Amino acid sequence: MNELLEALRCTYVVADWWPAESPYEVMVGAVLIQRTNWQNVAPVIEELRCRGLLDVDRMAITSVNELEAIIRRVGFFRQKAMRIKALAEHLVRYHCSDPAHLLNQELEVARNELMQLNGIGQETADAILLFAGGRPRFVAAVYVSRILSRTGIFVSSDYSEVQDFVESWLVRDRDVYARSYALLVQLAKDRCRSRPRCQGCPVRHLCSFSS
DNA sequence: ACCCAGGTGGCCC
DNA sequence: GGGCCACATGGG
Repeated sequence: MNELLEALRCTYVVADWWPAESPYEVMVGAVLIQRTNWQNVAPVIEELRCRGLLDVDRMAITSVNELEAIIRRVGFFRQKAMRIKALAEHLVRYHCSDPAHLLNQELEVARNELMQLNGIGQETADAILLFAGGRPRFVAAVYVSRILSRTGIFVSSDYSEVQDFVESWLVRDRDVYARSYALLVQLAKDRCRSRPRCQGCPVRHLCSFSS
């Protein structure tokens, strides 16, 4: 595992994995990105920004219909419109419209609260905690478990198990978590998409990708 | 005409 | 408690 991370560190420089100007922007993006790609999400985020909707109070009083129209191109727009609105309403109601007020609570408390919200499961909750809150929670995305299982480093399809495993190998630090996550996902994407790169794969000797 | 993309929730057995 | 399925759009 250390060998894998070491090799990755030497190969990739992942700057700005989650580009955003505010924690709230990360939270909204975390819901919008589900089952889609950043290419679809980025312009939608910009549109929300132009309309002044990357603001908790504004978002909370915007109609679902209007939100649906704006975010349509991210897919799942009806659910996601409801969800980002409900998220905003929750922040207004219980956290003085301040994401930090939610995110800075004790880690498990904040995580459980996030997961109570519709559309926020384990992975999204952890992504929000890490990238919006700067809290030490490793995001055990499918890409990560895929890399670990295909390298034979750790085989499990259970989210918490994979998360615990990776966290046990890393210094409990938000930047370490964020960086390692970005590196692993980047590797997974490279390998899935452009086969030729496999020859120059930094962890070639660790990998046995046959598919 | 497929398949994938930085998931979640609900229903079924 | 694991295994499907809907959710919807854009790009290869």
